[in-house]
Amino acid sequence: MAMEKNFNAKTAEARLYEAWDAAGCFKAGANAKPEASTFCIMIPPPNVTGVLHIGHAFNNTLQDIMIRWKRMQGFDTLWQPGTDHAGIATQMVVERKLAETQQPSRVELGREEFLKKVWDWKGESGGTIINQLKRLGASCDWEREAFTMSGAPGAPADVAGGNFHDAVIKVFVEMYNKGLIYRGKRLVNWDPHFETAISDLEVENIEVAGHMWHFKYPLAGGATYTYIEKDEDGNVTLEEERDYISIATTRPETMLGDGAVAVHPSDERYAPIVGQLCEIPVGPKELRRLIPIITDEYPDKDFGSGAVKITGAHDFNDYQVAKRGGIPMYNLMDTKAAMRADGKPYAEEAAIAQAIANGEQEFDEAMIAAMNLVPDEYRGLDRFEARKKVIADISAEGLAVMVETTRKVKDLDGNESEVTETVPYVEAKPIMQPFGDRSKVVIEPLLTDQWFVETSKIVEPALEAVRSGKTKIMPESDKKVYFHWLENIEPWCISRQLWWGHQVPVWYGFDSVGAWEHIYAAVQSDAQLDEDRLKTEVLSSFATTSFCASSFDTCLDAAEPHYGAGWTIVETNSLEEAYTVFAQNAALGKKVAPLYRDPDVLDTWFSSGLWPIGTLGWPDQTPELEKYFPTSTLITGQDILFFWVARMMMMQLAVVDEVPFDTVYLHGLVRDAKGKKMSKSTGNVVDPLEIIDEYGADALRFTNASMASLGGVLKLDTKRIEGYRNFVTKLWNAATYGDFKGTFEVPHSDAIPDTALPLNKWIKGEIAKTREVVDEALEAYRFNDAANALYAFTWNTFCSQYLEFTKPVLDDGTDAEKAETKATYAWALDQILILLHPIMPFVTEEIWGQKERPNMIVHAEWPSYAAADLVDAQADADLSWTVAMIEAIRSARAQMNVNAGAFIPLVVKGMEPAAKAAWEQNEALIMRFARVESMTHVDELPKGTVALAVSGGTFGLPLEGVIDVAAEKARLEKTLGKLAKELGGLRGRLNNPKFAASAPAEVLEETRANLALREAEEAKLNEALARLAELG
RNA sequence: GGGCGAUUAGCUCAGUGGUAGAGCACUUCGUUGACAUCGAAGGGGUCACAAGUUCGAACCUUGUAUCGCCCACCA
Repeated sequence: MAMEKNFNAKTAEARLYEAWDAAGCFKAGANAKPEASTFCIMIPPPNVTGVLHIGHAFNNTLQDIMIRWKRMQGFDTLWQPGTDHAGIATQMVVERKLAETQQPSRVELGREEFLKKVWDWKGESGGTIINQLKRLGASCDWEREAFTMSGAPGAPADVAGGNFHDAVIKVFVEMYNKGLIYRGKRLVNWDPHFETAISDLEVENIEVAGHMWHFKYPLAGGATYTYIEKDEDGNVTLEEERDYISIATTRPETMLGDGAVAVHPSDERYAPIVGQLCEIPVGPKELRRLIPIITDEYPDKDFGSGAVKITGAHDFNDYQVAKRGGIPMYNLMDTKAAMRADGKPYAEEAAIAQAIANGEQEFDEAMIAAMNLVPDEYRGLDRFEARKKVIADISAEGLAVMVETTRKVKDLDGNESEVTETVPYVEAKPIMQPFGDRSKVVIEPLLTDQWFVETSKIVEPALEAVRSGKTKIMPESDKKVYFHWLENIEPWCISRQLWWGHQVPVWYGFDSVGAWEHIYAAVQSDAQLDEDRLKTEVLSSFATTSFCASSFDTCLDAAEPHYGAGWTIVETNSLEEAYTVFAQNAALGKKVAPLYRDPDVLDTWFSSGLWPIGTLGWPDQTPELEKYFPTSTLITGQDILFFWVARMMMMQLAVVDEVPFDTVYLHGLVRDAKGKKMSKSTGNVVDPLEIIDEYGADALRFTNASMASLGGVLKLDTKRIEGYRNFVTKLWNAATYGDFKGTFEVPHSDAIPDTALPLNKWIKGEIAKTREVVDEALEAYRFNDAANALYAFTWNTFCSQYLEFTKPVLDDGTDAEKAETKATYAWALDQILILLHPIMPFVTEEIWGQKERPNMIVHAEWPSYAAADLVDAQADADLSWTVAMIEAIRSARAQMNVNAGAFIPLVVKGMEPAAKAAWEQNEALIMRFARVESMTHVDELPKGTVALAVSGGTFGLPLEGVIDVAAEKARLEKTLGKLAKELGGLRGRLNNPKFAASAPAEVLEETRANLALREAEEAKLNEALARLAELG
């Protein structure tokens, strides 16, 4: 059966993938040799609702190359696939979908119903990206497909992937019990759009145009002081009486929550007023708060006025200062970052705050957190609206620092004049502003209760593993990045105020006895009980207690002894419900302890941090966990080094005391042809599926491999993909040639064919060399080296040379020669297919399948022959000489404009024995491919002979009559010029006594041999030039 | 502000002490029995700049310039 004229990627890819899948080719351990070592890769799980982008395509191509390579080598391989539930991203997508289809919103639906919608959407779209990975050719063990939310309560029964959920919860409980996870009120990055905390890493600091305002905080009671500014030499440059302290801020709206003004302890300008109180110049005049002027190391004397307002609840620096100085941190905003509208009226709250500032009242965290110091007229305003109002109010009152400016004005007649005005001092300056990486809204530091991993306690093993080389990070330079981050690691905020995710396994209850007795007593004594009042009192006055356990049932093991006999423990859904149940029962004298579960879910990266052990079945000691963990190689993007890689290192070491992988290979972002980031708004996004449709998956894969140099920038140019598509065609045509010549009729054999012809001996050696280069490259993760070596070998050596050279033999050789050559061609092509298969699985499998085979190429035996065994030095030298001869003749012909079809004579003087032997073996090749009609031995080269720079004799083409003397002279002189340059370098080196003394012997020898060769060449060319002169 | 990296042919990039490379683009020629998604032959580079180490530097060292990326609390 003759092969198709072209490889039809579209139809073949689907058919071949189906065949691999059906035959179970990708299953864990498929094609493993007995007693094989294992090789395991964990896929970086894509978002379950995501679609394949070019970065995935690149990343997964590299993984597939490694896996297919190792599988063919007979390793026991596992490529573990799966998807990530992607908390924020997925919740966002589903909420958007609800809005687009006019369905009830998330809040309207309630938690349980909303989660059903998310699971529905997961079911609908979850298979998309997996199918797209299959189109790329990814050879994952799909039966093991995992999902980070599998096994979660509410998961539909048909969600496969084991029980990742329980593993995550178990880790949380264990880490909690070890004191590695704690809950606390901390200042966190708050995303006002999603209304959740996010981690430091999910914040992008972006420079935006901002303003800095300067305001006066009047001193309490109209006090004054002498403000003195000095220059560097101590000369007084400004001296004035002031009744205020000047403050610079980029966030005026947070003034409402100021707890102090801080200056540097060594700042002499403010020394006279340290310890005094000053007034926050905003809010109802009669209720203005006074705050102390304190000292702290934080303020920079040379920046702004040197005085900083301290708003502990809305700024990370201020938070530290406030903590150090015991300054109250007043929370001003709600979860949407609008000014709070809850709590008592401003007058009441301000009075308490004033008492605190005066030192007349004790305060604690809970009390401060409950206070709302937003003046009534600001309540409910968005933070940016509030900012405008603060600025306007202060300016109106004349408490903005003023500055003189001049500007030009035109009167009605068009005459220009300058006017000098005094205006509020506002500096326009670029400021770094934090944005949520998903929501793109400005992050608000917010004081909230959150769960944290005490990373400082688990970071050390993760550092040590890389320091010691137990886990290797490539490229080297990323090691430093890893160290730097881990050495300065901050606590990891793992709670998210979302619904889609692993719910924190902690149950809260009222601390029983006191609260119960309080309510019981209140109900008994007061018939006119104010229920709201009682509730507030109970909720704020009685500490809650908490139990961390993997489920409500196991939670009881701790809760029952805690409450003691006589208490009935029940689960409720919320704090509200818990209170109602508690109070109603208390009123009746019943001791019921309601527990409710923490509503927060865990950061998605907390669960994906457990991906290596979780997908292998931990905590069960499954055979797969036993066999494949620790895994071999992680291939992923640099951008998730901190998010994921570092955390997997920490988590695996903390949970199972073992590194998750031997090697981490990190790569950059795939960019467009010009090096720009791909983005929808720029419109330069390349869709890998469109590429596959147009050029085939193999072309895309080969492009990916060839781009993957260690640490390189990845610029994807479709011209390049087109080039590799052409390569696929080239390979296909080499196969059709074989088919045409009958090499597909040679029965399949893994054995290296016996060869007598130099041609066939030579190609065996070339194949072996290539195999070594490819293996070495892949061993070192140098995918580009492997790809380039295969490309060059296939195109140049195999197609341009070997394939051409088989033609004379297959046309005119003896039967034995033909048989040997067919067998060798068949074998050599098989080797190319095998070596190319990890990079281009489809076309290689398709060609492989043109012949009866014991197995598919996906399970073919990866070769191990060495160049040392297969290279035949004699054949190698003969063929090199032959190729050089052909090229020299072709070059001379082209430049002398000899008719391409014409056969011409060749003459030689003083042919050396080695050349003679080579000629005899390969005469047919030279005659055919250089179009030579005869070779004549002569004593002198005739006039008008074009010289050939080939070793082993003085060769020439007698072209008298055809020759263009001037052109030939120019050609020779040009070559001589190049030669002279080289000779100069070589002689210079050899004449330098220090070179002889210092250079290694082999370099010395090589240089000498090279010089001799070049000198001989030069002599021949000079001779030729002389002959030309006679002619001219 | 700190860290990391890059600078090599017109373009995109390999090359990390021993004769400067590839693909694309370009020029000329070619309907040769695998292939025009091709073949043959070519042109094209002070390896950013400067100093140093070395017998020898694109490669090592130092500095400069330009461009990227990551991290960072200057109100």
